[in-house]
Amino acid sequence: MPELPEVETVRRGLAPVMEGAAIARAAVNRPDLRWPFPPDMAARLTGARVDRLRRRSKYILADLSTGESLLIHLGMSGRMLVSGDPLGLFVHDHPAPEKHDHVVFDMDNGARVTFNDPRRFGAMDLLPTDSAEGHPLLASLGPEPLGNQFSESHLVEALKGRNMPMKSALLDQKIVAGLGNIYVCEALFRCGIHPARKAGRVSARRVAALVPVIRAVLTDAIAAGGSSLRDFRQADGELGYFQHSFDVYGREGAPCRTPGCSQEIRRLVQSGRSSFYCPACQR
DNA sequence: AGAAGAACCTGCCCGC
DNA sequence: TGCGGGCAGGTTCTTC
Repeated sequence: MPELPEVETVRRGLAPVMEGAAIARAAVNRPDLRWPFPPDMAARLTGARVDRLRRRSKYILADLSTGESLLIHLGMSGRMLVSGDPLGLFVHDHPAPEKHDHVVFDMDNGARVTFNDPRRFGAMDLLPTDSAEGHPLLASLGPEPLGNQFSESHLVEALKGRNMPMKSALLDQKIVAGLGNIYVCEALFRCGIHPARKAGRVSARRVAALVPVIRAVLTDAIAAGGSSLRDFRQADGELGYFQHSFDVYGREGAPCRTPGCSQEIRRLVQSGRSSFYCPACQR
């Protein structure tokens, strides 16, 4: 699934065709994704204008003219397809319905937005816009890594005395919201911290150094997503993952990219999830 | 309370 | 060609 940069890229791709437009028709093709859809979801969406698309962590929130917001999570395999686009941003034509097209919005400007999710770990819900942050899925999220709340002192405080591995700590959405497996690996590599190192035993100085690195890793990835969006305009309307090069993620056995380092990247399984790291550069 | 593991699903890739 | 095993970017729930 998309981590924060991919979700932000999806949001940016959807905004031009959805913001200011109304949902003329909503097709809900199954009763649930990870959880049941809210009651009468199609009816509650039909006729609603999308005033704004925003993002909180890995969730997209569509604020509607009805006073409700549509919450969207892409899970592991969720994608958005934009087609029939009258603005000329995407050249893809109306595709035939495909397997796992679970929800389809036809906007009153002629755009069609299709949510496709093979593994169905994704989710959609409707909630009152004015109390969105109280939603169970959002209430316990930590600070946005690109926002002011995510500071050196916050991270130092959050990791103090923790016995969990650094990898697990940065994946914990209560500590910082939006990182996933890929960008945690990349941030730890850039900081020279071993993924298995106990969080409480990394010096405050090194923990603090992680904060700007996390921001940079995410900002770089969002920039790469932006360039992939321009490519979509020439290819198809598919929004989800994008081509991006990583220093360690997925590179087991490949040479470390640190100048002068001759080690190979290794893979380690922690809590059932792969971590990639350089045994020489990360301690 | 904190940390590790299982569970939720489908698809793809590899080796036999 | 088919089948089994392992893998996948998330999150919650259960268990220890």
